Amino acid sequence: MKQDRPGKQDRPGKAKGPAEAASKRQSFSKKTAVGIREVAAAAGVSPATVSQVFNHKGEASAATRERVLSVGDRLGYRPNPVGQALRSGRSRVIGVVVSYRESAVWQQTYMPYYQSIIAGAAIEAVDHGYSISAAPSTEDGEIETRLPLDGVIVVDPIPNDPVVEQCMARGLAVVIDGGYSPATDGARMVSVRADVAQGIPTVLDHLWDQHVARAHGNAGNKQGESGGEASDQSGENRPFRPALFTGPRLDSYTTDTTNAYQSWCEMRGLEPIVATLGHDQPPLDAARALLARGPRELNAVHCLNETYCSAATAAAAELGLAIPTDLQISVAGSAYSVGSEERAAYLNLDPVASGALCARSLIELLEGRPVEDHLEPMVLVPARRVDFGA
Amino acid sequence: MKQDRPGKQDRPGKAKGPAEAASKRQSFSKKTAVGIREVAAAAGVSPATVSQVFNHKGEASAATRERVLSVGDRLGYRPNPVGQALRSGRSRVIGVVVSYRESAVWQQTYMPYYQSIIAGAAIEAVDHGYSISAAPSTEDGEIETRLPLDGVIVVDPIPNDPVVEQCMARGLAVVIDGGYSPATDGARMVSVRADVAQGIPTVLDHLWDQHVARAHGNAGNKQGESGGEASDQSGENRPFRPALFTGPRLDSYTTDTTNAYQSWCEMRGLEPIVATLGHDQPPLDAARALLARGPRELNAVHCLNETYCSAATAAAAELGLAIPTDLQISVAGSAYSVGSEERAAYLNLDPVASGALCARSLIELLEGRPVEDHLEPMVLVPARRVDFGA
DNA sequence: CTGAAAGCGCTAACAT
DNA sequence: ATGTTAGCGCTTTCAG
Repeated sequence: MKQDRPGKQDRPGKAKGPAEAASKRQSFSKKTAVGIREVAAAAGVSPATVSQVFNHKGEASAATRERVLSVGDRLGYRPNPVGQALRSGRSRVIGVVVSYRESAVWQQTYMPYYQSIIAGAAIEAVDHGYSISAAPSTEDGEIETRLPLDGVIVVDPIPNDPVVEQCMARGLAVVIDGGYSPATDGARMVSVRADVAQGIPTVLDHLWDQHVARAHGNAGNKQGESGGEASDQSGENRPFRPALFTGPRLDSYTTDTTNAYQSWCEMRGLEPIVATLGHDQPPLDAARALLARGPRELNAVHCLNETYCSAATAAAAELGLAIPTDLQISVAGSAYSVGSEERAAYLNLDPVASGALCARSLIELLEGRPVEDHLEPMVLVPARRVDFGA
Repeated sequence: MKQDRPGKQDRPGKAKGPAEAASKRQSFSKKTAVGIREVAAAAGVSPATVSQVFNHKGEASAATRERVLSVGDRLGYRPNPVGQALRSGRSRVIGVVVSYRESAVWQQTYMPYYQSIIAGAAIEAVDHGYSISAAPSTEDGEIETRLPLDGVIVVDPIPNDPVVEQCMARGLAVVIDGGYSPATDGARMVSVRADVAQGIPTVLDHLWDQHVARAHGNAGNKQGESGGEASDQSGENRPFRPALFTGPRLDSYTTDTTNAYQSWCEMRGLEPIVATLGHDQPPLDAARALLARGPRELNAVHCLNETYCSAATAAAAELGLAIPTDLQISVAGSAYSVGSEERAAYLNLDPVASGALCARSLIELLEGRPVEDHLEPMVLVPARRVDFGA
């Protein structure tokens, strides 16, 4: 059917003979990976058909499909993603925006979380033919990457975060991990967050239960009484005095946590004690200051994240406070990771799973399927160990 | 054959006037982001000139350069990286290969390190106009990504790692974090590693010094005596008995550590005690088994990484061993991160810095500049705290 | 159901 | 010094 070689080699236009062109092709194929045209030629079809087959895009006879596929496989054909991207306008790359350049404390606190998000997103993305790129952002919200991103995952943005605003302005699909305000309509945006409003009351009630149980002499490995009822017995020996150890960032996670804590205190008739880390203050300093109040004034503390929890346990050790006898600790974080603090009660968070969920949501969005916001329940994991040597 | 088909060869060049081309261009600009041709038209030059100016590639009069730049800026022109990649054959994307799918224990142990590598590499890469993509790999060494990678960073490969082999077979530039064997010549490969052979003796000598100093009654906050000289005083009260707590992976870091430990023991005339974690054994179990020997048989332990260190401290707590009185602990890891164990001596490792270094090395390699292997010295950070409540 | 044609945005090699 | 030309590898109308 095609008397001489199909494809580009007779493109040269001007004056080239076919033989000449063919040899040029040869010399390419040594260096270049096998392209769609090689496959097409070998299978006796046109490049268009090959493309069509490889993209599952519909109409080809079973025989042709089979042949193309097997030839492609034999030749080791891998569609060049750059060509695809150029032609289709979609790169199948998802950026995870990371704001590494903030303060040292911020880095120490949030970077581990970020990194797990990236890990989870990377795995999930690859399962759908997407890739993850870690994209730092500048202070003014510009995403620094040369990659053409189809969509973006932004972790814990602050209200009116410049990164988010820029993405929306550019029409990029965005998944927010942690929630975002102000809500913008018409934007391709989904949010994935932990249900702090449910988790915080749960853990605080749990701590209270434990406190009361211990006051009654049982060492406190029973749990499960309904939390709300414990309140009337609290005054017995020492009143329950739970604090919140939180941070200076105004992202949704932090503000939601603080609000949930405040309203729980109000509901239970307790006075809130909130320690907010200063902007460049070492967590350990803040923890020392907080716990210096002593076990009479403060006998439980919920920590915003694991960094603060580490600081709290370290400060407790310095001050000779036994956990949980003198001080109960709870924290939102990964209960089952190796470095977890087994004396603390956890509101379990799985950042790797969150990353995967973010990626999945974003991909759904990109492929035009309807996506809902996600609100992940936070599961309570009671403390699994008590202080030794106490 | 080409004359009968007026097909593609009358494409742009031959017969079209510039005006015609320009008007066609216009219709594009409505939908697409501003392209090189818009800028060219607006600045009254050719696309080639614009490209040339934006790529700092040499020859353009100052006036033209100025004009092109300002027009480009005004129009918000951003060169499309896909076009650049397609044309140049280089994507400016670096993959960090991650093998997430291994065992749970492995994940817990190595993932944090991986993630820091990604973070450091991402920052560094962006400063050089590159991007980082997290690329999972399958068991047989296939890198799962749709992105065309210019080069790859592989973290802690095992000997003959299929990922590394495949990359070399494909002619990809590779940076090995942690070292690789067998060495392959002719491959574009660089390795970046910590100088374990220097670090291990340093920390072991340090532990010994501390041991001796404590035996002599000084609580041991002095350090700096030459390590080698301490040996002759060791038999006094209790002999110094340092163990190595290591893992089942056969990467260079692990084998180098084990070798350094063994030869140090030999040199100092001590009997080596090596605990190697089983393939799917929880670190805490292994730590319990090791420390169960009691303080007479074993009074110091060097841990391969921070996961093992956590396990060792937890096991020590369970067994009522005071740190460092009954058991000294040392570990290779990030001494200054928030979660660090202050009772342990650290051989300091900064994985974020390593990631940056890997990226920088790879970029040098990609840009054809000569690159040397890096051997990072490991700095000793003595324990900063002793057990409270002991 | 298949193929030919027309580029996506950019740049290297040649013209001018 | 600047412009022209010819594609990089692929997909996507549009004809057959």
